[in-house]
This record gives sequence, structure tokens and C-alpha cells, in this order.
Amino acid sequence: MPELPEVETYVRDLTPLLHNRTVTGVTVFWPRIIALPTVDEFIQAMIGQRFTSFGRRGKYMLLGLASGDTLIVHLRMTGRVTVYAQPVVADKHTHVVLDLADGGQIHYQDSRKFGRLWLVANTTTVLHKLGEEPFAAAFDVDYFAAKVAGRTSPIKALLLDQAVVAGVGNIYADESLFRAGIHPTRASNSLTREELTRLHSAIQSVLGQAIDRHGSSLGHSSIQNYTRPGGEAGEFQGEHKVFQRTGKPCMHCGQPIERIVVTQRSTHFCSTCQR
DNA sequence: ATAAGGCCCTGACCGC
DNA sequence: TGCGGTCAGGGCCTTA
Repeated sequence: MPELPEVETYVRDLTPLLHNRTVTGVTVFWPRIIALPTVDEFIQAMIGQRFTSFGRRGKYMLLGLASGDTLIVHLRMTGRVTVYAQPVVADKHTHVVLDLADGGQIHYQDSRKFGRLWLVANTTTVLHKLGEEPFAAAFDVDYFAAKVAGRTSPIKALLLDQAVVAGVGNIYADESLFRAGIHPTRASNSLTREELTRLHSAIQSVLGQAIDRHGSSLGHSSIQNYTRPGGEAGEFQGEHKVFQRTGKPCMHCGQPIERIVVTQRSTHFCSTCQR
């Protein structure tokens, strides 16, 4: 599942592959993938566009175009973007193909069809509800404490709320809570200032380390498993302390890692180390 | 205002 | 070998 570190890796890998390349044709096989504007408008507006800048906000990729518009891509669960040097036959999971002026192609593939593309003049149209970026100066302990204040839902649910902090998903929520020593079902407003400080720090350090290791590649299927745009696996799965380690010994205390469901999401933790 | 549940999708997995 | 049923999961929407 692409979360912040995986999306950041994607953007960094795509930058040299797409910089200054121009779109000359667009084919949409599954119209629902195009969130904005209409499919016909998307096709017309993308033709002739040149990629000029590359960024990320939360789990959204921001591909800036010479016109000033931005192509926003959210991979959700199973989205992939692959850049080919020559035209390639679209497979059953390819939903959008962009032809490039030099004969190359960009394929958007997504077995679950949850991902979306937007073409917008102003990115706030799509991003306005997001909370702070985890590495922004504005994401300090005071901001975090203010967002948590008065919230009774489990702290795990707050970490997954993109309006609190942008980019944390199921993997990095569990890993952050373990590193901070906090039980995932704790009521958010029961955390002390010291615990919030530990959790804030854990979020930044886990995400930073995961970016350095190009994200986490998990699962068994080549379709479901996240890989970088060039097909390489990430390396951070080897650093996971709890995520998908149910029944295995805690690396800190040796007790088996437990799995529960918190707000409809599988949650992994050590009941000895996390209180 | 927050919180909880449904929805979109389909590959993987399980039991028979 | 095949079939039906269940599950996972991000973010948005609806309902309480």
C-alpha cells in the first residue's frame, strides 16, 4: 500500500523519467479513474502538456505541467505508474495510457481501481482538507496536541485521519505507535504531553527511515505488492517491528505480536511494550 | 462538531 | 479442479 514513503519514492524515481517529456495522446479504458475534469475534457487538456515539476502532498503525487496545470495522482491501494520507452500493449489492469512525443508511454495500472487522477489548475481543489505535512515546521507538538485535544476516538484512528497529519497509513501508524510505546486503542485525549511528544517524534523518524529505504514492499502477489516505478522492491519491510508480524516475537520483549481490528483496520502491536 | 458505517473493487485465500 | 463466500483497505460519502 503506498503511503507517504512509497509516494515520495515514486515522485523521486519518476522525476528523471518524465522531466520535460510531452504528452501527445491519451487513452482512458476505465473512466471512473478520472476524478476531474470529465474524461473528454481530461483527454483534450492533457494532449500537448509537458511535465515540468514534481512534488508530493500526503499520499498525492503532484505532476506539474508547463501550462501551469497539475496532474494529481493518488495510487490508493494498488495503483502503479510505469514509464515505457516504446508503446506496450495495455493489460487488463491498465486504465489510462499517455503517449509521449518521443514514442514512449506512461501506463496507469490498478487492479482494485481505487486510485484516481485529477487535472486541475489549482491543487487546493483536491488537497484543501489535508492536515500538515509530517516534515513541515508547522507540524510541531503544539499542532499535534491541538488536533488531538477533545478527540475520544482511538489514537490509531487519528493517525489515519489525513486531516490530522497527511500521509500516514496503516503500516506507519502501527510502526509509529510501537516505537512510541503507545497502545493503539488508547483514547486520543488520554495521551499525556510526553506521550504526544514521543509519538510525534516516532512519526517523523519512521517516515524518514522508510523514505531512506524506498518504502515497504509486502504481500505475495506481484499485482498487489508495492514496487518502485522501475519494478524494484522497497527495503523498509525488513525494519518492521509489528506490521504483519502477528504471532512473531516482539523484537524488544519477546512476547508475541498481537493483531486486532481498530476502526475497520488491522492493527498490530505488542501488549507488553505498548500501554 | 465528531464518530461510525457503507461503498468502491478484485485477487487471494479458505472450506467443501 | 472448481465454486462460493469472505477479507483487505484509502478516502469519501452518508447517517447518527
